[in-house]
Amino acid sequence: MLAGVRQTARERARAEITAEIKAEARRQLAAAGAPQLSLRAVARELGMVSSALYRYFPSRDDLLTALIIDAYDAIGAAAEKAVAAAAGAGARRRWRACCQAVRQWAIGNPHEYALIYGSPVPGYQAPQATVAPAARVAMVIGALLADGWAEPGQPPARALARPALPGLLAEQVRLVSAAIAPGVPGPAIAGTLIAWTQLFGMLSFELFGQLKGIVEPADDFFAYAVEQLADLIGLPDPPDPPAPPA
Amino acid sequence: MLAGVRQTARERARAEITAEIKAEARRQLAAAGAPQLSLRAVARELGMVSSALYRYFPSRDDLLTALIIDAYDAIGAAAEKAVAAAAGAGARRRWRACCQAVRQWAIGNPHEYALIYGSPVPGYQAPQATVAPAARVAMVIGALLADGWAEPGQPPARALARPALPGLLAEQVRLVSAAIAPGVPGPAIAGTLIAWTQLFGMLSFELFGQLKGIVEPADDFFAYAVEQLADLIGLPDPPDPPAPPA
DNA sequence: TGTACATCAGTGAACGCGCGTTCACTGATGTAC
DNA sequence: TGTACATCAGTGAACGCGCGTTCACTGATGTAC
Repeated sequence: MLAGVRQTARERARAEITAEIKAEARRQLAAAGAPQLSLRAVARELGMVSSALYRYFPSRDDLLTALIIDAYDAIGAAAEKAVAAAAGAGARRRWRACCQAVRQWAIGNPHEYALIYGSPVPGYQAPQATVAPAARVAMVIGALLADGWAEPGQPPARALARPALPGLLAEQVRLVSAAIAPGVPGPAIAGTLIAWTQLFGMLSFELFGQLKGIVEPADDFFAYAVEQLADLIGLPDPPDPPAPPA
Repeated sequence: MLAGVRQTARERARAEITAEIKAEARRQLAAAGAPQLSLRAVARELGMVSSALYRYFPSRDDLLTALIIDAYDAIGAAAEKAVAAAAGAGARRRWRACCQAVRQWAIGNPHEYALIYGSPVPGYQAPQATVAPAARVAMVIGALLADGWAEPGQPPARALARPALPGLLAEQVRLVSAAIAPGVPGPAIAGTLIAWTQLFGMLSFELFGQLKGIVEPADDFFAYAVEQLADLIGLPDPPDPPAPPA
C-alpha cells in the first residue's frame, strides 16, 4: 500500500545513491574535465568498489549522458525561472533577465557549462534523450520573442528594414519560427538566432579565457551586448532604466 | 661554412622529425581529442620508441603548446591572407573575406579549432608564448576596422547613435582601441568586440553541433550574420553585390 | 504474522589494456686540432 | 685530410600508476503465499 506515493527503502536508497554518484562525478568534472571523468575515481571517493557503479549506470557514457541532461536542465530551468520572475515586465526586460540568469549559471558551473557548450567529448555520441533538455533555453528565448512582437509599442522598424534572408536561411527561419516563435517575422527570427549564438559565444569566450586581459571583468561588456542584441531582435525599448540591475 | 644558411644533416633531420611528430599528433587530435593525446601513441605511429620523443619535446604539455601555437598561427595566417588578397576592396568586403577565411579554416581543421577555441584542456596552463599568436585574428579585424572608419563614404550613423558604454567597458574599449584600432570611436570598438565574439560563437555552435537540425547547413546563416555584424561595427555599405561569393 | 523464495546492491579479484617519464646504453654525426 | 673527442638521436627496459568492464559471490531487502 501507499505504492506510487511511498517508495520502498530500496527505491529510496537507489535514488539517493544515484544522486550522490552524479554529484561526485560533477565534482570531478571540475578537477579533471569530462574526457577524464573516471568511474573508478568516483567510486573510490564514494567509498564504493568500482564495479558497484554498474548497478546504477550501465557504462561510463551513460553517466556522462546523465550529467549532460542534468546540466541542460539546470541552465534551462535557470532561464525559465528568471523569465517567469519578470513576468509582465516587457519582453526586453525578460530578455535581460534570461541572459543574466544564463550567465550566472554558467559562471557558477563552469565545468558543467563546458560539458554542454564546449568541445564535444571525443568518442561520445549524445543520445536522442539530450535533445529536448538542450532546447530549453532556446524555447525560452523564442517565447519572449513572440511576446515582444505581440506587445504594443514603437514598431521596431530597424529589425524589419533588413535585406532578404539569403538562400536556405529563409526556409530554415520559417521552420524555427513555426516551432518556437509563431507570428514573428523572418528577419527578427534570424536576428534571434544571431543573438542566441552570441549569448553563448560570449559566455564561452569569457569562461574559456579568450577575453582574458581584453574585457575583464566582462560584466559591463555582457550587459551592453545584451542591449545591442535586444535591438537586433527587435524587442521594444522599455520605459524603465536601460541598465540591468546586474 | 654556409653556417646559418645551410643546416647540418642533424639540424635538418631534427626540423623534419619535429614536424612529423606534430603532424602525427594533429592526426591523433582528430581521433581522440586534446585531453587524450598520447605521446606513446604518437611515437608508435611514427615507428619510434616513446622515450625518443623526449629529444624533441620535454613533456606532453610542451607538445600541446606547440600544437596550440601552430593552430593560432594557421588561423591567423588564413585571416591575414584573405584580407590581403582583398586589399583595396573596402573594409566591408575585407571583413567578409576575413570571416569566410576563418570559417573555412575552422571547418577544415575542426579539431585544431576545438583545441584553441573549445573547452580548456584540464590541467593545462597555456604559457605566455601562445598570447601573440592567439591575437592575430583580432589584430586583422582591428586593422580593417580602423581602415573602414578612415574610408570616405556614408557615415555609419547607426553605429554611433548608441547609448554610452556602461561602467568599466568605456575604459576597456579605450585600451583595445589604442592597441589595435586607433582612431575608431568607442561604440564601434564595442561593436567589434561583439562581432569578434559572435564570429567565433557561431563557429563553435556550428562545429560543436549546437546548430544541428536548426540551421544546417549554416553557410547562409553565417553570411547573413556577417553582414549584420558589419552594420554593427559601422563598416560602410559597399557598392558591390551584397552577397559574398561563398 | 511467518516462512520461502526472488530480487537486488555491493564485494573483491581478475582481465587486458594504456599512460608519462626516467635511465643507462649504443652508435651515428659534428667539431677542433 | 685524418684523428680524438664531444654531442646528440634513438633504444629498450623499467617504474608506478590508472582505467573500464566482467564475473561469481554474499547478504540484505522485498514479495507471495
